[in-house]
Amino acid sequence: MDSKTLCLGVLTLGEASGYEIRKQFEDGMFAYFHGVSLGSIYPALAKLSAEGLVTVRGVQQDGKPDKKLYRITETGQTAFRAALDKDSSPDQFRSEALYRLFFAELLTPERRRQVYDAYLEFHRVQLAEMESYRCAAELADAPPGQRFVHGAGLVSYRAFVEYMESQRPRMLGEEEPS
Amino acid sequence: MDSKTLCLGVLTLGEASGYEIRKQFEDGMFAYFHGVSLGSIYPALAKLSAEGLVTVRGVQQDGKPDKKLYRITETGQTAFRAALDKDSSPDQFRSEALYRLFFAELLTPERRRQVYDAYLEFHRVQLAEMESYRCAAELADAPPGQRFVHGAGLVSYRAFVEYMESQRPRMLGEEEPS
DNA sequence: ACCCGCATGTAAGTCGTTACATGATTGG
DNA sequence: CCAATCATGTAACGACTTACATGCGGGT
Repeated sequence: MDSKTLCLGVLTLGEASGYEIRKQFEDGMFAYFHGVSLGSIYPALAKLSAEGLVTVRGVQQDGKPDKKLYRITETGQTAFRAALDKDSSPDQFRSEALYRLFFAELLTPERRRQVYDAYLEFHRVQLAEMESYRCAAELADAPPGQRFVHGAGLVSYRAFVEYMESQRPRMLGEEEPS
Repeated sequence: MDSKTLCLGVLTLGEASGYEIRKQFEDGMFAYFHGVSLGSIYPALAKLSAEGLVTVRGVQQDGKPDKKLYRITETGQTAFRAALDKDSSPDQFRSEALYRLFFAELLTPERRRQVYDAYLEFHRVQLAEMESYRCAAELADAPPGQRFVHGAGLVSYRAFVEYMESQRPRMLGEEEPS
């Protein structure tokens, strides 16, 4: 899925700047299942604008640099629906941490614990963010599709954190010094 | 993590050809958390060989084309351990299907059902493969690291399949014609 | 002072997938 | 007979990330 479609999707939720779109993929709703950097967003936005799928509007801010707010057009809406209708490429998940833990025996015990706990902590933080009130409040009256995806993230992270907590003694050695 | 390190890791488990290495990332142990194509494997293997991290051995087969079996060297083992010790880049997950389902309301009901069920079925198949006897047998006497990663895949897929089954009526409408 | 956040944009560089090139054998 | 599996290798192509270029304001 190209950056253009990715941006277009975010814009169906409302006007946004390139910088704000990135935040959606960094901390927001989309962070869980996709990532895009500014280096792809700005060119994508320029192309979308040239194609008439979005309109631009300059906004002056005080204390902050000017920004450009992009809004999706009717043509853009139609194009986005068409893009959603196409077949999607399969999910892809890549985890260097899991690759390392696969070979856990080749790591020193200290390093193994370091990697394991850092990875567990990362997932705990992700889970906490998804469970946060802020996030829940935003989703209270969100359409089913958005609630579904959020819920999917929640159950996945929960299952993962629980699993890692249960396997910790087995992976790092029984001893748990107080 | 570059393809070279990825190949080296597979080779710590035993001699293998480029084609066999890909299978590990296609159907085997590594499929769950990483992917590499032949286009990256062969050049990686050539470089590893030039650097002395692996040795090559030509093998004639009857009925099948000749193959080259690569074996990791002592230097290769050391290099791999060093690579494992470096800090890893964060996990990345990208799912076009979840992106589509996020915007489920923009799809027609039939298309929505199609996408949802195809995605659910995909995960059911993945789960079944990981639960299969073949896979379990291979892991029976595998080191803890490998068992951990396999278990992580299992719980994630299970949680996901259960969630999708529970949310199906809500997402596709209550009616369930026999 | 210095770094971070906000804000946009371009260019270079990396890296990986897809396609091409070849070729034998087996099953439908 | 055609497709698929086994098997290796190269080259083109595409897409994204990183770094560069710029600049103000606030917090440490």
